[in-house]
Amino acid sequence: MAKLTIRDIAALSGLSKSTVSLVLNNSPKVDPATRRHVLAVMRRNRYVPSFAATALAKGSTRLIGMVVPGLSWHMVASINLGVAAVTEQHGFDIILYTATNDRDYGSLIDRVLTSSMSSGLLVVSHEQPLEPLVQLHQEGMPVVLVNTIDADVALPSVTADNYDGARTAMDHLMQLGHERIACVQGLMRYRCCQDRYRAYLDALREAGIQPDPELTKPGDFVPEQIRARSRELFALPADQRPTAVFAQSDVTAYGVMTAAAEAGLRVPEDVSVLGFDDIESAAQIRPPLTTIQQPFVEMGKRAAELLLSEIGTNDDDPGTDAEPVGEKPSADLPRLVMPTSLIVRASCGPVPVTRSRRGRSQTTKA
Amino acid sequence: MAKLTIRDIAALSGLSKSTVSLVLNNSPKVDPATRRHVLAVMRRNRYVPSFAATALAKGSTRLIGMVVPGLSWHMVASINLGVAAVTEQHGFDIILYTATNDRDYGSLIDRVLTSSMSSGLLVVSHEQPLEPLVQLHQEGMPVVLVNTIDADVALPSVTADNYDGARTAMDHLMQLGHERIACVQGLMRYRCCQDRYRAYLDALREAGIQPDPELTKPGDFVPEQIRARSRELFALPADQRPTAVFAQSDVTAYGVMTAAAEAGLRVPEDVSVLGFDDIESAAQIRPPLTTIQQPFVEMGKRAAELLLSEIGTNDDDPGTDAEPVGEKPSADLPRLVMPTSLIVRASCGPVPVTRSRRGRSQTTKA
DNA sequence: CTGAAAGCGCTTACAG
DNA sequence: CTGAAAGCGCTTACAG
Repeated sequence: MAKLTIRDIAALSGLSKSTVSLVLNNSPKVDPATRRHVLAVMRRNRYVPSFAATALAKGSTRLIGMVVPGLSWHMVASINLGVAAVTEQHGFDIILYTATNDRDYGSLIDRVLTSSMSSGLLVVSHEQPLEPLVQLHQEGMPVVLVNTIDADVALPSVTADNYDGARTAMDHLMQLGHERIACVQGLMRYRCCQDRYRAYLDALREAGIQPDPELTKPGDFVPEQIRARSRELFALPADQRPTAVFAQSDVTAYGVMTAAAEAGLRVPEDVSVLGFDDIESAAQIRPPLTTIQQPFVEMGKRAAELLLSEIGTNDDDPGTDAEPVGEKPSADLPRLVMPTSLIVRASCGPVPVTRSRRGRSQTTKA
Repeated sequence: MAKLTIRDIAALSGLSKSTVSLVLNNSPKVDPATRRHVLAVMRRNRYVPSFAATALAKGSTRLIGMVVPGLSWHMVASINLGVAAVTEQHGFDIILYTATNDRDYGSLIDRVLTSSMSSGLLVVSHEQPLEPLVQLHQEGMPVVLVNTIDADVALPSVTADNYDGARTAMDHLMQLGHERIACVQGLMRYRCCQDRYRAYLDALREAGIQPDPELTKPGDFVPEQIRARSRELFALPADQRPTAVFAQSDVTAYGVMTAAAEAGLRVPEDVSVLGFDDIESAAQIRPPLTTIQQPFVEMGKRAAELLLSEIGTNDDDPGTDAEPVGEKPSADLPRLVMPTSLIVRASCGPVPVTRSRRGRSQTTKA
């Protein structure tokens, strides 16, 4: 019952450790019959090579670190599903770092990365500084950012096309006849929120509509804040009130809907509400939320593939200090931007008839 | 820039590897001044011991495996938060196994466990057979089940008090005057669902109400199914229709609410709906859902503590085959059952007046 | 195609 | 309190 080692397997199969090791590593140099025999012995004895010994000898592990900002987000769960699917396929396991605060994040950088515990790092959007990661990456550690929160960093990344998603959202709303469209923003220090807001503005302008600053409200992803700001929106005189609201996340949309209900407004009859993310409950709430779906699972997959390929190429040791690495022009960095999709459900409808031809104080230019 | 080893640190500080190692392991035998010096050298050079080498030499890792059933569940996210909080405190990291299908689960057993990659295993409710785990545990591998789906297994576990939670839910409903209370069940092969259902039945009976089989509907956690079965409930003649529904999960409750809306019934005016879990969106939907909260984060913490203590005691090697381990009487197994809480929101109200004094075909006994 | 030997970077008795 | 040496379980040239 004591753990078997390669030596035991060697003895049991009447061969040397070397040969057993070659079998373990799928070397073509080993005789097929021998290989089969060894494999059988290993199976019969439920032999599994020591993870630590292999890692030490090979100088690398089949482990990738995944840094996530607390798992309460739908996003993280879905991304992980994608990541797990591909890492598993390649025999890699995931070390999960739930960095809920700055402390763990800081220690992580040293601990994980330098100890060569993981051969690569997947970092899901979080608020900590990325410079240490950039440096690590330049020193040869594979790193991929998923859904990064920051603007451009010199790191490979996979993100959703937030700008295009928001444009699609706005197009949908405008096709329904809406012109007085409000925007309840998320955390504007996040790149994704900036992109979504820029799209909101551009969509309006390109349709010849001058955005009304009063229709932009900061929600900051904080429920109370979202609700309070939405109330302001719905307290506007009837002819200034928005006929539609673009919420920068589904949860934000929930807050908007609550405020609408409190104001005695029906969704979508009196006001349309459109979200972003397509979290699980979006289809469950009343009315089901029309929203922009982010392809999180797919993003996770692509990110894992990217990371694994980086690890692959990095397999042959970079060698001496002599030749400087990390001079990569940032143009070389893979930057995947994944398309989003509009999920039409019931929270958006045509602009109310009584409003469709008048009261557009979101001044029309043309 | 090449990775530093203990040898380098030894050289840099003018000492032997042994002494450096002792410092690394906080041995009291080392001179305080020496220790400070070595520590300084390590810090200055950003030295981090090789994870693999340490693991090999010590024969154990500071890694625990966490097996989860796909991360789309609120539950898993919260449990992980708790687990991460305590493992981190003890310098342990988490290997995440997302077992979405039987295949990965099977290979996992061999791979993870025998390779001594992780020193313990945390298994969050999943559907695969637990026997292999029981065996592993008896062979000395620390294993803790969180929110296990099965009935009693000979493994330490942490679960929520599902029975009591459901009783509390029923009490709340009955205090509001409800007697015709329906139950939309989850997956009845899960222990938690059985417990909740048993509580439903008991609560009714102890109040002298004979449960009406027609008011029990299988939802199986499948949205379509939930909605269809709920529709049947609301299609009953007015005097047989339930005035309240106990849904075995929040998502189930969403389905019930949707069906109610479709049937033109208002929540809670015409029918009360009560859930179980308290997922994030429960507070966001309209009306906010009254539900039973499961203390997932806390459960994660307790489970991690349990596991870590198992690992701790197991630190001294079990030794030879000679003395049989695993004879533990199952009474010894820690089985934590955590209390739930009733979260009162707006989805439950008093029984409709027109119904309160009549139409109780859920026959009263006394 | 197979084996003997050195080495991966630590830890741990054992001396001193 | 510190150092020399063996060992953890693999892998990897190098011979043969």
